[in-house]
Amino acid sequence: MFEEKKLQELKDMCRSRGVSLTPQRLAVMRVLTARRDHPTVDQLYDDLTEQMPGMSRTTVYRVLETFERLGLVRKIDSRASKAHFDADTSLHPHMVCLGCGKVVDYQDRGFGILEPPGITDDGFEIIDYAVTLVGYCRQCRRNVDN
Amino acid sequence: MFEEKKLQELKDMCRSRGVSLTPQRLAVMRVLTARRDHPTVDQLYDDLTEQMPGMSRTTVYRVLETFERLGLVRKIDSRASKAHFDADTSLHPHMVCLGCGKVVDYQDRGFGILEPPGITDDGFEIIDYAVTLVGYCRQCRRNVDN
DNA sequence: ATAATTGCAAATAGTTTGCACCTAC
DNA sequence: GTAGGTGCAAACTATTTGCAATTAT
Repeated sequence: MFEEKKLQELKDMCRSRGVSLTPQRLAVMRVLTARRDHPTVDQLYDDLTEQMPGMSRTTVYRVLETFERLGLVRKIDSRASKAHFDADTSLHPHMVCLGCGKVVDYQDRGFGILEPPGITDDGFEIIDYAVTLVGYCRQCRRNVDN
Repeated sequence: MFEEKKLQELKDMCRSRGVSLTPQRLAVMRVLTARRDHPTVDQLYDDLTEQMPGMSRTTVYRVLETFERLGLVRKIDSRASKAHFDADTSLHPHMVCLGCGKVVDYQDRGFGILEPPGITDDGFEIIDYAVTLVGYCRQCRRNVDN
């Protein structure tokens, strides 16, 4: 299961990189992998305070920053101003709902999986890319249509 | 020329949509089209205050919001927190430099020009998408390498 | 033991809003 | 003349930072 796999990955990574395995880090990884959307800091914080009162929003920010540095999670730029986070670090397209701001995976893996180029003519070195689909999820579409 | 074309488009749009053609709106369109990168509000504001002292940052925000609504410009989500703006509203990939935050066009038009799908299996209606390449521009690459 | 991590409060960055004045039409 | 636009100051939202207390190893 994905959650188990990621928790193990976190433990291994902490050991090998000499990073402390704190309850906060475990908890953030747990709540992040428990969802199948890609939540914001506030959404994670809300999930976390239920199980772990006293948890600070600052810590959520810092834990996610650490995870990003360790390559355990990926920050997603949605069209909204809040950052979203994904524990699946593989390169895949995301859908952003303009209604509710939700960010989810786009399942058709035939779309948006491109060969990342190396260096462009004008010397720009490409190391990563993102494909983001923008639109309205089923729920928000229903609300707008009626 | 692109700048002339966009200024004309602005004038036409203002007339047809009953929107005032103010000196501020003309100036924002001029400084935006004069650059070939995709500037932030602050970059535009800096360019503007040279020619138009007394211009307010708030106005730059509001003018760009109006332009977006009229379909004259497109807001680009870079990885940084600042919004970038592009007067070329056609669907094309952008490159974002992780060093200096610069956003420019990706010239290879064969890459990232995809058929936008309609509605996914789970009811998500796609109305737009963005392809963003991430890396280091020539200048920043030089600074990192040495 | 000690270096890393956390939590709080305050700071910062980007953007938006309320309102009185101004200006394009 | 009037609806819409602008500029200022203040508010707001997301995120970051300084620092003292705590904790993982």
